[in-house]
Amino acid sequence: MDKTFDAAEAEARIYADWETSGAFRAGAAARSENGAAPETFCIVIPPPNVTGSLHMGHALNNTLQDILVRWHRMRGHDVLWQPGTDHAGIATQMVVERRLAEEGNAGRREMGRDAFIERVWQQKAESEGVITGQLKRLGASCDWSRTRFTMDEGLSEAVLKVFVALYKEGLIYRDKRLVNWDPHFETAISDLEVEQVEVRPSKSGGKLWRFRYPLADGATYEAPVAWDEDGKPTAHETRDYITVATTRPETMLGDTGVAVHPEDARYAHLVGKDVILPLVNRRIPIVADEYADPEQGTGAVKITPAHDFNDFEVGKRASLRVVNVMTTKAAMHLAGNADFLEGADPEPEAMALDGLDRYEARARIIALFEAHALFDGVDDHPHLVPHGDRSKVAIEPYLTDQWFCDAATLAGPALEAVRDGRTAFMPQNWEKTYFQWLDNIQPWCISRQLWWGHQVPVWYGPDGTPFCEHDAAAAAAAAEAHYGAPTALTRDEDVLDTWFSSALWPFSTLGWPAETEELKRYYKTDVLVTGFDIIFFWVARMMMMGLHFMKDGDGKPEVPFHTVYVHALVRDEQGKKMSKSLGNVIDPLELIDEYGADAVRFTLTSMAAMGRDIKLAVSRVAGYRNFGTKLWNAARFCEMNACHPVAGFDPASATRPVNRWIVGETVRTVAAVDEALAAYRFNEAATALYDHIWKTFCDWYLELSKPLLTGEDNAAKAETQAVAAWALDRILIALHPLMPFITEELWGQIGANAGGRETRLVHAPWPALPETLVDPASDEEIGWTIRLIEGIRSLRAEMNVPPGAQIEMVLTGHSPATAMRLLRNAQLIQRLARLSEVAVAEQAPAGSVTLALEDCAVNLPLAGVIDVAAETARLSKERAKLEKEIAGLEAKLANETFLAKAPEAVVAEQRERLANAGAERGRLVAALERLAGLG
RNA sequence: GGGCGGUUAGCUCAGUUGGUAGAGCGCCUCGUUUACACCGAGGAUGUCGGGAGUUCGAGCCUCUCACCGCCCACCA
Repeated sequence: MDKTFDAAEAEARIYADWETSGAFRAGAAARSENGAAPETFCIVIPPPNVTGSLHMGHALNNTLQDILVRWHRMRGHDVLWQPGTDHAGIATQMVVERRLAEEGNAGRREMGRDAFIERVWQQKAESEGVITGQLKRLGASCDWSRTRFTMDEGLSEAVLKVFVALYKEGLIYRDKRLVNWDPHFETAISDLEVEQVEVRPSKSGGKLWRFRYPLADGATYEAPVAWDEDGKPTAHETRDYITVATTRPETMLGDTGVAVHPEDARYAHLVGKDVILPLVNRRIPIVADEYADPEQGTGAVKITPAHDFNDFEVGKRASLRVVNVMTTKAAMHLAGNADFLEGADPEPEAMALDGLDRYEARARIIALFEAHALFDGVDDHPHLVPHGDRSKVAIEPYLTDQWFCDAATLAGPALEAVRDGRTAFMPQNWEKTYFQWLDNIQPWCISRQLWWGHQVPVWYGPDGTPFCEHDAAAAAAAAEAHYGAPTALTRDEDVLDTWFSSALWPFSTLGWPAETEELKRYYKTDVLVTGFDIIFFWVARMMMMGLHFMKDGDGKPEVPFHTVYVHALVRDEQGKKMSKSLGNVIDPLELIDEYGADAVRFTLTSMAAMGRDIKLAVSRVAGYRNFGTKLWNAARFCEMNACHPVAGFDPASATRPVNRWIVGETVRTVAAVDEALAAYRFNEAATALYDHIWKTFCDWYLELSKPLLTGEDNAAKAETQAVAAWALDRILIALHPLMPFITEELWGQIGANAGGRETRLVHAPWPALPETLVDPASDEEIGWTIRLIEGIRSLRAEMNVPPGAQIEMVLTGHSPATAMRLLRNAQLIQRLARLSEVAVAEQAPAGSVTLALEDCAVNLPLAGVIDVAAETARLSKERAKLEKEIAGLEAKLANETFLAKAPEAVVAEQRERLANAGAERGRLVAALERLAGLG
C-alpha cells in the first residue's frame, strides 16, 4: 500500500466504477427480509439551476442527502435518489442575455422569441453537465439514469395538467391588480422575490420631501403655527394649500387624491374639498381614510393608486382614479398616455419629463416644486425600499394583468398536514416559520413576462375570451364550441414562475401524470433535505401541490415527504454570508482538489449541528484530510501485520480482553452512528466515528495489539489478526456514508489481499451487531489498563524521565483482582508505558513517585532521579485538589434535603465518589510521608 | 411592528428528558519506538453574556437586561 491516499487519482476512478456498475440505480442492492418487499427510501434532490455551479450550500445539502442515501442503501433498502436540474427562468434567461451581450450578439428582442429560446436550450445543453459533474465529484450517489429537467417533456406535461386542472377548479385565475414589477427584467415577480433594502439618505433617496398642493376654488383655512406647553395652538396662519410628504416625488404625476385621517382635527374640515395637482393641473379630492397616520409626515398623504400598494387600497375605498405614469422600464410615460392626460392640463415642463428614468424625473420634479415655490422642505428619512432579488433594482408596484394561484385555499391542507404530524420539520422550530407564512399567505402571482419557461396554456379568442386547455387543438375545439364556428386564437405569451414546476418535483420526476411503477413505489418520498431559505419558495409549495394532486391508497391527500430536514447556511469563518461581492466565497471544488471530497464532506458533516449556521474554517478541512490519512495508515498497519478478513469470523469467539474490548467498542460505535443518523444528528455520527477510529482504534487498540501481533503466542496472534481485520471492516462500512471514496478504496485493497470481496463497499451490508457482543469485564479491564498507562506516562513526563529510559513499576495497596489484572496485561503495559518490569508488593520501594489510581497505588522507584521538592509539590497540589472535592462532596452528603430528594442512584454515586477520593487521599498522604522521610 | 436564533477555552464549535464542563484547531514541553511528522506522548486554558428565580442541585428550566444575527411586515 502507498503511504497516503491519492484522492485526486482514486476518486475519479472509484466514481466511474460505481457508475458503470450501476451501483446507484434505484433499488440496487435492495434486500428483502423474510420474503417481504424491501423497505423503500426516496429522496428527491433539490434541483440545482441548470446553468449553475456547485457552491458550499450545494456541497452541504448533497453531502447530507448522500449520507442518508448510502446508509439506507447499505441497510438493504430499495433506495432512489432522484436527481435533476431546474430551468430557473429568470436566472437562466439572465445568464444567456449576459452572454449574448458579452459576445456582441443581438439582444433577445432583436433575436425574437423562438430564436432566443433556441439559444437558451443550447446553453442548457452545454452547461447541464457542469453541475451534475460537480455533484459527482462530491460523491453524490444519485440514480443518474433517471435525471430529469423541469422543462423536459414529462415534467412539462405535469405542469400543463396541473395548470389546467387548477384553472378549471377556479384556483388559478387572471386578475388586474398591482404587482411587484421588476423594471430591469420587465416582468412581474412574486412577493417572495422581493427583498427590502435599506436606503440611506443621499441626493437621490432616503429622504422625505414635503410638497404644497394648492387648494382648489380659492379655499383657505387657519393652520396652527405655534403651541403652548399643553399642546394648544397659540398662533395661526391662513393657508391656501395642504402639505404632503413623500419619499417618491416622481409618483406625484400619478396622484389622484390626498388622504387625511378622519379624526385629524387639523384637516377634517378639508375633507371633500379638492386640490389642484401642481405641474399636472389635475383636480383631485381630499379624502378621509384611516390609512393616513397623523403622526407620520404632515398627516396628509398623497395617493398614487397605480404606484403604491397602500394607495391602491385607499384609492379603491375612495373610488379614486388609477393613473399609471410609467413604462415597463420605469421611465415616465406621459405623452400619449390617455390616463395621465385625462382631466389634466400639464405644464410644458411636466411634459418635458416624458421618457425620463424615474430617478431623473424625481430630481427634476423636486427642482420644479422649488421653482414654483411649492417646496416645503426635506428631511433625512432612511427607509426600506423593495428590490428585485435577481435584478437588484427597486421594484415598481405596477398595474397589470397577471395570473394568480389561490394559494390560501391550497395552504389549508398544507398547514393541516404539518399540524397533525404527517410531515415533520427537523429541527421542529421551522414549523413555526412555515405556519406563520402559510397563515398569512397572499395570492401567488405565477405569470412572468419572460420567454424562458413553461408558457401559460391559455388561448384567447378575438373578444378576449380565454380558453385554458392542454394544447392548441383542445383550445381550438373549446373555442369552436364557444363561438359556434372555428375561430383563430392567440396564445397567452406569459410563462410560469419557475417555482410552479419545482412545486411538482416530488411526483413529476416519478412520472406523474402517468401512473408509473416508480410513482407507486416511491411516493410519498421520505426526507426532503434543504436550506431554510427556500422553505416558502419550495417546501410550502410542494406541500400544497402534493396534497392537492396526490392520493394515498385510501384516496386521501398524500404529503410529498414525511420529513423536512432543514440544514444551516454555510457562512465564512467570520459568520458572513458568502457572496461574490464580499469576495469571501469558498469554492468547494477547490477544496476538493486540495483535500479530497471525503475531507470536504466530513468537515461539513461534523459541523452540521441542527439549527445552527456553519462557519466554515478551511483548517478543519485539512484536519479531516489528516483523519483520512490516519485511517489509511491504520489499514496499512493491518496489512503489514497480515490482518486479513476471515470469512465467517464470529466476533463473539474472541477470547483476549483486548480483542473482546474492541469488538464491544465497535458495537457501540455502529449503534451510535445508527442512532445519530436516524435522528438526523449528522455531526454526532461524525464525532462518534472520528473518536472511535482515531482514539480507540488507532491510539489504543492497534498499540495494545502490537505485542500480540509480534509475540510468540500463535493462537493469540491469529485471533488478533482476525479481530483487527473485522474491526477495520466495520469501520470502513460505518464510515462509508460519510467518506465514500477512501473507504471504498481500502475495502477493495484489503479485499484483494483476502481473495476478493462479495460486493463493493457501496453495497456492503450494514452491520447488525447484537449488544451481547459487549463484554463489560473486558471493558473494565482494558479501561483500567489504559488509565494505568496514561498515569505512568504522565508521571514520567512530569518527572522528566528520559523517554528512552526503561523503569520499574511496583503496585501496592491492590486487591487480588487488580493484581491479576496487572499480570494478565503486564506485557502490554510494559511496552506502552516503557517499563523494564512490573511487580506487586506490600510496600512501596523507598524513593518512589506515587500515583493514586482508584483502588491501588502505582509506584515508580526513581531514587536518585526524582527531585524530592518537586515531587512533594506535585503531590501536595494533587492532594489540595482532592481536599476540595472531598469537602464539596461531604457538604452535599450532609445536606438532608439532598439525601431526601435526590434519586438514590445519584446519592449512591456521590457516596462512592467520596469513598474513592478518600482512599486516593490516603495514598497521597502515605506517599508524602515517605518523601518526608527521604528528605 | 411581529417572529426566530445566538452569546460555553485564544479561534471555530459540541453539549438529546437538570446530577463531576468537552472536541478540533492554535499554543507550550518532549519524541525519527519498523502504520502514520497529514505522526506520537505529555501539558496549560473556562465566575458556560449580566442579573433574578425555580430546585437538594442549573450551561441546560422560568423571568429580565445587554449585545449580535436572520426572517416576515404596506408606514407616506
